Amino acid sequence: MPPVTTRSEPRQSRPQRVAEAIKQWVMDEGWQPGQRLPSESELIARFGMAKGTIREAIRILEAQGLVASRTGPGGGVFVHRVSEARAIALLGNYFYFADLSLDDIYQLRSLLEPELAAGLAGRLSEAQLARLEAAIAASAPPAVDPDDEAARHAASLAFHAELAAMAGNPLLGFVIRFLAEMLGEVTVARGLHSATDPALWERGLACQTELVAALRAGDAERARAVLREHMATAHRMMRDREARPARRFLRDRVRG
Amino acid sequence: MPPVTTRSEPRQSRPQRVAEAIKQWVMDEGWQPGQRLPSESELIARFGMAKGTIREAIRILEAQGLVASRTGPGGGVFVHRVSEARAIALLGNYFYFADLSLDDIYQLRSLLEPELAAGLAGRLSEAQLARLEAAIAASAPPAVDPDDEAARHAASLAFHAELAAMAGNPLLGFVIRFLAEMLGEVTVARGLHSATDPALWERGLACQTELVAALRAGDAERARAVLREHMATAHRMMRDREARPARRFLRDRVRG
DNA sequence: CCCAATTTGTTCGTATGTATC
DNA sequence: AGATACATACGAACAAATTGG
Repeated sequence: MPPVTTRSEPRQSRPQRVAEAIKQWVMDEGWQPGQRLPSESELIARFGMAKGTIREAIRILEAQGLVASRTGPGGGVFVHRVSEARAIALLGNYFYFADLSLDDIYQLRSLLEPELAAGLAGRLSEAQLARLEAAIAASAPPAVDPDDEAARHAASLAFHAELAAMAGNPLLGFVIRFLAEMLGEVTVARGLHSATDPALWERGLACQTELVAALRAGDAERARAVLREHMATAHRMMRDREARPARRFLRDRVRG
Repeated sequence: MPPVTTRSEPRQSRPQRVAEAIKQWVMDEGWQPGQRLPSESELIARFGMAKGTIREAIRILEAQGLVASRTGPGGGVFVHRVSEARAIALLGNYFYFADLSLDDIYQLRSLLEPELAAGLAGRLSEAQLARLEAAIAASAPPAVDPDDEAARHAASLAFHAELAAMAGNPLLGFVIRFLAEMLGEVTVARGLHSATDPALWERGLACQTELVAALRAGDAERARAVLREHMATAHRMMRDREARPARRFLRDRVRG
């Protein structure tokens, strides 16, 4: 080790640096999803490092959802567009440590969803409206056993996911779906899906039905108002049980 | 379609499965940040796999920000709380491919920030208010060269980051800081920080100053109204230039 | 159906770097 | 300074998956 030659932080491991370099490379060249990166052996030659080092770098990129690899001829490492499911899972990791409350989640939902609905009023096709109605039907009574209860809760969240998917704003849609996912984790992780007040549940369903009507009619103001009330209802339904969500990582359902 | 032999999807690579198993393990045991995972050699023994495989698994967890490793005696792999900077970078990867517009970003900011400000009115200490005022001062005129311009824009975003950090709601705070980060990327990636209308900039500063006054006075309504106008001003300042943000990955400034 | 080529996936042995005592 | 304990990196070999002949 020579004297103090202004070492510029070689503190990152080699795989991390290689991963960063490849990422920058992809960005500079403007490579698109589906395009193939150089093969392992080419990367070994290019970076002058051992196979294991290069492989670890690729794993880092893979964990971020930025590349995917396949074996065999025609295989290799490919640029991959980060899937929403993976982005949600990665972000969920962050909030695993954050100690969120139901109030935190519902505050955001109450801010965003009414606005989303207002923006969609009069802009949905019949097919889209039908999908929303199907989600409502799937979450409708009668309730039978606890499993059925859970399924209907999931369907109710699906309604909001559908709505979010129709958002013109990808950011808004993502945040709403993420919140719904977090909420779903909370409800299944604890027994919050059971013992719901039937009257409140009915009320929620009525809100959703009226919302679809307002969307079809193109009445933005009414859509906003209805969803605002729906959020309040749902929040009330959850409140005064556990105040803290269970600490869990979100499952990453993604293969790519 | 081959016969249905209920293959249990061994399609994931071993490192991925090991990483998933360790993650689950950490969760089940409720391990906290700072606690040490078993050493490499112990993991090798426990999973019955080679060193390289285990190392790749650890890299996967490291890339997600869930663990960090140190060399030397007393070193090892440690549970790590995902840092906000890393979460922002990972989420930024997702939106790299999403083709966001400035309007998308500002729509969300306009929805969230006024509400945040309203919630903070009357609840900030003098020290916190002073930090906000410092950020305003740093972004104030006079403008000299382009570099100075960029620095003042950064300070302006810092004002919003400070505000978000004071939010009682971690979710709200995160989203706002993420949006500010994305906006910062956009403004530096293209020339949007230069050629700003001085009158509009002045107007933005006046809004921020008035906001701090409202916060100090505990006037939630005024805070909301002021920030709403500030958002509109900022949006106007950006609009009618490039409609699409540059496609860039967010830099991950994090070491841990 | 098998065989061969190609590319990632996995293993093992060894050596090096780094931080603590 | 030296010993120790740990991650880090290298290299060569072998295994598995996929494609095409």
